[in-house]
Amino acid sequence: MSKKQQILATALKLFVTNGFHGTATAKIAEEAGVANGTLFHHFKTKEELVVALYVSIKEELAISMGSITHATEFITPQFKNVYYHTIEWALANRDKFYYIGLFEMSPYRSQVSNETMWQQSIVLYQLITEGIRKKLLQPRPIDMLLTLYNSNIFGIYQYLTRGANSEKERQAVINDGYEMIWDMLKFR
Amino acid sequence: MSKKQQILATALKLFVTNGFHGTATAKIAEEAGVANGTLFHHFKTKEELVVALYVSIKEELAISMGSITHATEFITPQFKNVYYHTIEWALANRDKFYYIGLFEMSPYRSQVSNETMWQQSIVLYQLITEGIRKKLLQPRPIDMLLTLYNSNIFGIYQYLTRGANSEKERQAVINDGYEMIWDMLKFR
Amino acid sequence: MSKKQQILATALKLFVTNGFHGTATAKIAEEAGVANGTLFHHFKTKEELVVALYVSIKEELAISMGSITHATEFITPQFKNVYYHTIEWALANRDKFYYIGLFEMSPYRSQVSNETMWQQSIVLYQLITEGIRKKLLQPRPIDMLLTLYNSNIFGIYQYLTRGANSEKERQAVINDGYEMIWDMLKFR
Amino acid sequence: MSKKQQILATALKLFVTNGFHGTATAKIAEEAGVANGTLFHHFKTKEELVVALYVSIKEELAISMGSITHATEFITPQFKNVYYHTIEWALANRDKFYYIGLFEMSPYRSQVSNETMWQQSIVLYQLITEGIRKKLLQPRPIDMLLTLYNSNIFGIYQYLTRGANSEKERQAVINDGYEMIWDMLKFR
DNA sequence: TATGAATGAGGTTTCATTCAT
DNA sequence: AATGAATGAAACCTCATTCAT
Repeated sequence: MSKKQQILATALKLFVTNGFHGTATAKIAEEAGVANGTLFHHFKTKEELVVALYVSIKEELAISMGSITHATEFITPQFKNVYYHTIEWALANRDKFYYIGLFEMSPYRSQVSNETMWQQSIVLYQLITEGIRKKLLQPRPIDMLLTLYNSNIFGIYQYLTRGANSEKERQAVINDGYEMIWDMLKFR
Repeated sequence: MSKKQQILATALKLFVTNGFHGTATAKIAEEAGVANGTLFHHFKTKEELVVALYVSIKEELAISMGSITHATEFITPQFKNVYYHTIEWALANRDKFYYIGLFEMSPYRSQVSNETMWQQSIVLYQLITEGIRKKLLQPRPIDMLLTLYNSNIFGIYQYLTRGANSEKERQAVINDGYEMIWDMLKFR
Repeated sequence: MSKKQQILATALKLFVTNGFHGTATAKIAEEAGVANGTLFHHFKTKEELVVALYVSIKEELAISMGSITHATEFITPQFKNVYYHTIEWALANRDKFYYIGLFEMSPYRSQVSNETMWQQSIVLYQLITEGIRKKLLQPRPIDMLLTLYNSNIFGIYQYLTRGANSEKERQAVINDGYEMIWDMLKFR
Repeated sequence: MSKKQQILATALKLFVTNGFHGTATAKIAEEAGVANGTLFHHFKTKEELVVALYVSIKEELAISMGSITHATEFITPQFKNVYYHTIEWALANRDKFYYIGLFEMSPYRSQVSNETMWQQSIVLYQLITEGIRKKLLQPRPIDMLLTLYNSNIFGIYQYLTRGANSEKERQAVINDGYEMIWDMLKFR
């Protein structure tokens, strides 16, 4: 792992634990095992680091989401697939998923283009569009559906990580969550 | 408006705009038109200010929510009522509503009791419990329903405040939002 | 002496000795016997301190120059008077006089209005104008005369402070200097 | 232009614009289009660069000055010649001329021998000495005359570069300047 | 000769907080 | 209750310099 990546990894851990303000750049450098100046060699400012970290996580998520699109006809199982994949990614990458929320609630949010912000949703965007066209989903503004889908994912994630559940409970919650989202979106 | 209230009002505006870290106590005092020391005369620490602001907003919201509970029998219209009331409050008090989310995402979160955090939800809690018992809502863990309900409200709020809509569009979104939440929760 | 004045006095001493760059704000605070933050309480930035110091010195010099104008008719002795007063002020306030040169050679120069820069020259400006009108001085652009007058004063000052002369030698140099300047300017 | 020369040229431009402190070595390297390390490959330290630049400019000036000394008998036209040549060089090489002043006001000054500092003045030194001997110039300490001559040249330079004059005005100022200097120095 | 990542000491500035008035 | 000068720890960032390639 390059020093730059070490810095990003350490920053993620510390930002998630202590918040942006609670994390001094010196602390990041120290825990990453690099000199203070090295951090600023790679990222001109703390803000640049914060944003770069966000962008890199979004890219990673987008790639992960992209990896499940084996083009299809029926959207329903595909949609379910996307849902499960997202939740699983969130659970397997809790810090990263939490960081996304942290960042998007912060004033840094405005530093990033909408494109970056929505890039992992392309798959979903296409599915939902197709779903509406086929009258499998309700005919509502696509952005609204996406926004609500995302808040729900975040809600389920929160509920999952608050209570420390067994694997079985976890699966139950995930399944329940899917049904609720599906009930919310499906055409009737 | 007393100096203390001026401080709270200014703090709200600045915290929402620039985040907790981005807002120096000196800036709050200055914009509130009081001396630096005055702020600390009313709030022993910055943290105390942050928390007091949260608590006061929550109380205000709780009172507002409480004002619509004329004891209930039928839950459905009541539930709808609560939803509309919440969204309207959020739109009429954007900064305050956003501040709630900001605070709850922040490390300050742990400074506040669960009771305070959920106090405005009592009505909702009772309604949902009753709704499940009466088989009007789906039988799922009450906390899960509450969490998802809240994320959805926040999602709708976000969608509403992002696009600058006309009053008519706004009403449409609010109505759509209700239907979606209701579809998600209702017994079938 | 107020803390603010202590800071200014210490800054003068250190800037003259070590240059702007060679003087850390922390060093100024320390030698002035105040806390680091106190310096920044009074001067928002180091640059503001540098400029404020310049302005205060210029004001002091302007006041000192103003104090010798007992309005007169004959300009020649008056002019001589101004010359001697300036040189004496420079020798009695070496740090301050040197600081003026330091500042005006530095990039900070552009932070200050022309008015501030020339304020101590009002007396001189009037005298020279009058001198030209009366055909006692050569008819050249007033700004040019002022500029050359000033560079000469600075040259004489440099020559005086380079060699460590006796009081007698010093007087001789000062007298010589006057004659040279007078020869340069006088109508013929 | 070799990389070394590119570095010197860029350093000159930046030092003159932003001062020594305001100019980071990294900035110089960047603007010169070379790598950071390359600068230090050619100049062991920043100070070495600053001094080397000064020395090279002084050499250039000395050579330029030397080019007009075809052994002399009459000093007056020769003297005038030297004056015009200096002013013209200063105007044709503003950054370089300004840099000389900058350097000599700075703490780096002490890094350089008197010989280097006065090398371009040899011609002048000889002329003035001769002029005094022949009773064409006033009998004053040679160093004093040199110092005042130099401050005057600098004064004229400043006056010329401040106002943006036409070529005709510029010539007038240069001529006036010569007369003033000559009036100041000539035996009477 | 040329590069540019890496360094870490040290600089400027911020800021929550205190306290005498 | 209200003030604002004073504090000093700690934050962010700069920068001359080194060194392996």
